[in-house]
Amino acid sequence: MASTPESRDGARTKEQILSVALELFITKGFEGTSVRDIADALSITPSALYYHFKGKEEIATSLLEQRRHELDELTDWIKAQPRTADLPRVAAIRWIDHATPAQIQAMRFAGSNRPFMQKLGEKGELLRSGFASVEDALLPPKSSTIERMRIRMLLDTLGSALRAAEGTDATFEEILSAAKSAASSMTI
Amino acid sequence: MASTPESRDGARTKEQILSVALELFITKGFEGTSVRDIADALSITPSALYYHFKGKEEIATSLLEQRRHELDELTDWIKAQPRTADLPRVAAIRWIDHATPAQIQAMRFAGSNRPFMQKLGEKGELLRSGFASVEDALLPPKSSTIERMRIRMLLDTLGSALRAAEGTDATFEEILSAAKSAASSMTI
DNA sequence: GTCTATAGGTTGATAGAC
DNA sequence: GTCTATCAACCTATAGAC
Repeated sequence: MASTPESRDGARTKEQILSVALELFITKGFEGTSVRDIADALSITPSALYYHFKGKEEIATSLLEQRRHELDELTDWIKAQPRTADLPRVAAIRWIDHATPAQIQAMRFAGSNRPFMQKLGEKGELLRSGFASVEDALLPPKSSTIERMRIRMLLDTLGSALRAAEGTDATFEEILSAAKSAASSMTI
Repeated sequence: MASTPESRDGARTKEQILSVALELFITKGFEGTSVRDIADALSITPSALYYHFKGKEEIATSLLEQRRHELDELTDWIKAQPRTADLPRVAAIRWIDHATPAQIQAMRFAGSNRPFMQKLGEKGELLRSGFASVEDALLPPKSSTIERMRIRMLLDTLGSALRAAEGTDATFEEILSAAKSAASSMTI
């Protein structure tokens, strides 16, 4: 309790803002969520948000940046492995096994905002398109479109399970389990 | 050529409007696409659109309505089958085998606009949430969350292949093939 | 760190002429 | 059917007081 900066009515820290914004971006979409929506949910005014973030887009990119190192870690791990035919599947399962609730929420965000994610991918090398570096690490130099698709589908198994769980009472564990089974069995 | 109503510069028929709107909704998202964007792409003014449609949302729902009967057909087919354990997979493969480019585009739309689709599902029994009726037809009366997820993931295999094909030069056939392989092998 | 006030732009949609 | 003209509502973002 000691170090929590604020405990009053409205939530205030950057983390609290990000948490509320993430929830709204998932349910209403990035474009469908106004800065006012976020501020209202926090019981503050929009202006207060601009003290913490340069703009609405920076809130979203911060959200993604938080998860960036987990993708980097996976990429590094992949690069350290001997390249076997089954490496993509093993990597996908590793990704699922290491998934945290925070990662799950970020994936929900990405899944709910495909046009926005693509726009980000186009204009920023900094962030790249999320899984792009993982994908590249898994792809042999000269790979076919089919091979790329296979890898993407394997990596997206968790995303599929997430979509399948929408509106149900599926637990975190059930989602991971469903994703893992799918990744384990999937062939192209 | 004879019966095409208009061949001048701007596109005009309802179908042409829907086609242009669909493309924009896929790439920029429903909320990220303004009525002006659509009108501009057609070289007409926004007002002209309101002669054909009551509003922006009706353009989107018309798009989905066009594909409604294909889902109804699948639902009917499922109901006419003996209920075997593998029926969900067989239905998913049938769905993939019968997919047309128009259906693919509609699926892209749905995949790019999850928050919008969910909003529609909440407020309209008329249209229901797309695959909901198919899903219900496949589900035994008392089914577990896991069973529901399995069915959704099977039905969403085509959607997964579509996402995996984004930005690649994958052909229509390659996408269907990838989806089919995944549906054929997937277990939960 | 949050507020009030407000700027400047865009949005979805309508009225009415042609 | 499409246009011009226009609207009220909403948007993101800023300036400056507290």
